[in-house]
Amino acid sequence: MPVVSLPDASQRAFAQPVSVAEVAQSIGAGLARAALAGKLDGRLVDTSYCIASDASLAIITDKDPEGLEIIRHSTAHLLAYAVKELFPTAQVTIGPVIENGFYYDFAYERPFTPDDLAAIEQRMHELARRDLPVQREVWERDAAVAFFESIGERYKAELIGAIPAGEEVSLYREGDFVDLCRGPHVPSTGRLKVFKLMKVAGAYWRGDHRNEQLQRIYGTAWAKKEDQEAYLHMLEEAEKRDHRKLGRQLDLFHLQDEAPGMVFWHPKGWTIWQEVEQYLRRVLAAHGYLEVKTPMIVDRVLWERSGHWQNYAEHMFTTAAENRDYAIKPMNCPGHIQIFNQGLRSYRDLPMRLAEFGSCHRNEPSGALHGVMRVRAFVQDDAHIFCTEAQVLPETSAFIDLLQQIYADFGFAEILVKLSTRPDKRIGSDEVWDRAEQALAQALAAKQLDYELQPGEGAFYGPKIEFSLKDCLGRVWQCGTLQLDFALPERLAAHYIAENNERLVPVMLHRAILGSLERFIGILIEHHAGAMPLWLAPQQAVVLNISERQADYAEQVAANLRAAGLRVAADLRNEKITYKIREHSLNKLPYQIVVGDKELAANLVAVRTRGGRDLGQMSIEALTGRLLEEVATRRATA
RNA sequence: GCCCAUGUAGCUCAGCGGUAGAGCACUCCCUUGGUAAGGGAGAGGUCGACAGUUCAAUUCUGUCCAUGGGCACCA
Repeated sequence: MPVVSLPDASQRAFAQPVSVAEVAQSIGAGLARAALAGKLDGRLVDTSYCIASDASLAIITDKDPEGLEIIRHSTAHLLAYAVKELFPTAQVTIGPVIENGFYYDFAYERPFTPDDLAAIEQRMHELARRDLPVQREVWERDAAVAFFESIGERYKAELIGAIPAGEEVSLYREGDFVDLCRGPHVPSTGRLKVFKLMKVAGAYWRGDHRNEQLQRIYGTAWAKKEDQEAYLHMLEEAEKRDHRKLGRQLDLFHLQDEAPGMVFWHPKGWTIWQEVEQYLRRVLAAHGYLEVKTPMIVDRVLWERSGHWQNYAEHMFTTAAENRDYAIKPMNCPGHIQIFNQGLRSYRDLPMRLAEFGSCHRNEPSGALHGVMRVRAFVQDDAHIFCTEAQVLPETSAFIDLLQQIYADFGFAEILVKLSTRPDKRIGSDEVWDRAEQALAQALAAKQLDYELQPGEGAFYGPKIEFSLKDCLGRVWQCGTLQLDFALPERLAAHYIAENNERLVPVMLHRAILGSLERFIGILIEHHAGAMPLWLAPQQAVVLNISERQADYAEQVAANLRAAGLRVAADLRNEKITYKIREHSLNKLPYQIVVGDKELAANLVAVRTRGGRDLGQMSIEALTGRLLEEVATRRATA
């Protein structure tokens, strides 16, 4: 006699156990048709699930986020079904839901081709149209293992074998296809209407590169056709923001085959860089950092002492001269410790914050390179804070404040924060780790920052906080970081004399705010879609003459603005004003200043923004004031 | 590093077993035009590199390099 409570607080009593589908039917035929699953006492179940005792129930449809997830999950199964039909010797593995869709990994004797993908997608639509029921079955674990082994699905058998003995497992059957799955799934394949296979890729079994490589097929799936179209359109729009495309279009930088992973910055790109670097330099100086510069090439003996020669060798570029081996620095920490080690330090010197725009080279794996986001030669806005253990918390706290202020100045609102704690392989006592992790967590908590805890993901030498930003496609890139280090100062013999005359090893905080200038500028370009805020724009305004009669006046206006410290050029080309405006608008040049006979006569300028907003006529002084104010406040140009 | 795809003019791309084409950009000429493309002419390419097959390779095959998308990596 189950009594079912619904989300609107109403209750329905049933004479005997009822399925979720039947409950939905009792509410209305429309809801029954729309039902994809049920949420029973907070747990997702199939519509076929039988409710035997009192419970609260919400009917899940494609309007619920859970409903969309179920659609995606079931579409992944549909994909596996289609693949098994077309390629019977392919073996299935796993097929989870991801953002915007799903993927499924298969083991197959050859890679799937783009043609295969089209055929698979077509078969999926056929199977969906047949509206096959998707049925849940509960099996005993060992029987399930035996079953999957008998049909040659050794990956599935391995997965089920890892489930504790004696536990029951659920299998889902649709047509001739059976897969292990926790569920729930849509009631029948006919519910899967809007999906598209996107790409094939290699992926390692269980995410381990020592294992065999599987064929991963990615797909997207939606409740409504318009949703999918909107998503595909969003992808097209994102492509226009791609920093590699904009880097070329806006003449900011280029990369070429002869220097993989190393950026050629053009004058305009380098202007952005310089603005970023000089801004940061001023902020750091105001926050007690001391800027230094250390050698790019250092004898191997120092890298042996730091441990890099042994543990980081494959990532280091090396060189040799006169019988000495050198490494090109992959990081700046050992260099900063050398500076710290000059002279005998006192506790009164701490915290000592040594900052460097440190040029680093790392031989990153070829497959990891990505535009200017992941490169082999990059400049970190690096600093190392030498301090006492008691100073870790206040330094961390100050660092987070500084980082947030700087990100806000660049126009970033969404920052992803992660805290990585002690890994299995580590140095240092548990007590020290306890205190260190607590200090970082405490600092984050005090700022009321939401963060993701990554247990075991810290470095062997200490825990860390990561700050990440997203690119135009939502891919996450780590930028800022703060890492505690209990190891390196000791390894490289850093000491200070404490109040009680004891000789102690300082704690070192590795920290970067932007991470690498390359990556940060890449993200900055995508974030602003190339339309940089005025303070960062390579060229801030251009003066356009309508005909040759105003050429001298245009030059004079440009010179005036330059004298005020603005980056301004005159465009005196023999082209129509519409042509020039179009071109500079496409180049995202913030302000276009038009001078014709009327402006010349009145000693005024006509101003418009790259977005097409007409600001009308104004004096040169008024314009200068406006632009300088916009630069000073770091506002975005309309 | 691994899997797949791609590599043709400065850019975006078409093409093909008989040594190349468009649009934009570039140069010159005409045009002096008031807020997102005025007209004409011209120049520009070892078809990523190296091998192989072939009478003949940009085209087919192989190797390598680079790029793109994933995976792994990112102490």
